[in-house]
Amino acid sequence: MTSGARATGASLRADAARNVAQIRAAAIAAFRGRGLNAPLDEIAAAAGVSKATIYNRFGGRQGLVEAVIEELVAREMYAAMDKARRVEDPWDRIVTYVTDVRDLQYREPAAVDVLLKTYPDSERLVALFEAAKDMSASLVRQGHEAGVLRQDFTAADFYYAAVANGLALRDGPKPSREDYDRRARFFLDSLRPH
Amino acid sequence: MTSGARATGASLRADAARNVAQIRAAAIAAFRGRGLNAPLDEIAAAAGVSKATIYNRFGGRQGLVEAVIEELVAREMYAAMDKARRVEDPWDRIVTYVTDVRDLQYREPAAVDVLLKTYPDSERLVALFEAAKDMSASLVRQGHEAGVLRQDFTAADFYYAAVANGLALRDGPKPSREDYDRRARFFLDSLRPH
DNA sequence: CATTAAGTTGACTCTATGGTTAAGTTGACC
DNA sequence: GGTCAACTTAACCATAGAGTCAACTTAATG
Repeated sequence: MTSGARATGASLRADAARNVAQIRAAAIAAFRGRGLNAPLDEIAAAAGVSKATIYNRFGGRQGLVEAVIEELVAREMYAAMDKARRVEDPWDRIVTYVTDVRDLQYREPAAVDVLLKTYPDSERLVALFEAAKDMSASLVRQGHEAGVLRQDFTAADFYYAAVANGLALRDGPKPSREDYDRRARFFLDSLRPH
Repeated sequence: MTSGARATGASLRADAARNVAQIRAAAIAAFRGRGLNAPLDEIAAAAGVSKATIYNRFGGRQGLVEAVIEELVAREMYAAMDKARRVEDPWDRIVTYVTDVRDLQYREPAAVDVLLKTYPDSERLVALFEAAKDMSASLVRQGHEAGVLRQDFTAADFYYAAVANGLALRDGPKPSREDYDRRARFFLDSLRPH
């Protein structure tokens, strides 16, 4: 409704299609490096087009984010959820999910913007947010039922840990992979009963 | 050298002294609420002066930050260090320090700016940063020697945890005090050997 | 290869913020 | 109560970023 962008699927003129591809690629690179707040001017310049073209094609920052979030983080997030759900043991399931999500966060600082609901008007982003929330909730519930997760640990605690970690990665100094993975172990250890 | 502000101790005219006090108070309130990036216009308006007066009296944002950081966080940070050092038991010392610093972080979102060295040209801020770093290092060393802290936990891990927590408090949704304190327990539990 | 709808863009406006200065105001001291 | 250095400030300038649009360019089509 609010978007001025062309509906998906309509055929574009050849030059326009080329520009869309270049803008998407530039946006992914920029969002990857600097989070979803990367200046549109910069993305336009990297794509070799004017900023106005981004507005023509995507209707603004939110449209652009929606157009690339799939490739940027959503696909991997859903994959992590699916993978975890296929793990039988409740504790291993938690370990698998935490490990995969933290890995994604390390590679994509933009992931934290999903957790923070930076774009609350985007159906796509909110859907991903909700899916992640539900996943945490069921992991925590199953962990409690199986007695492998400390009883006083809540889904909100899970969320807070993910946000804190994401913000540290996006806005703080980047840790080495080794340090980062060790801290994942600390976190996981802190989830065990007593 | 770089500062255009008047040297401390020089006597000010009555109106100027009044303005300084009002600006300090406004800055503390603003920094408290929004971190050290609060707009100077806003602080000036709250103090009932023009923005230019802040520049006259404090030489800019950094000077203003230096003028209030003591009251805002430094005093409490140093107090937390002193208090912890007076605790005999190495584990209790860690618990005391972590608890007090986290409490400060909860009340003062600006504290994280010290950790992030947002003002690397400010002697005062850097000194506080270094003191906190040294404190972490000695807490960790003593904890290891006494065998109360897991051996693979480093001072850098300590720093990362503080940054992550500070950013979550400043930029994320504010947790209830109850939730926040429970998470402190999780963190402390994760520090124990094995 | 002429036509034209589709597409692009330079140049603009607007908002927010940091930072500066010429000109006016006022507290302090005689 | 007059003088003047101290002080304040309105009115600037500058930068960065979002967002818009009239005018120009070009791909597609007969």
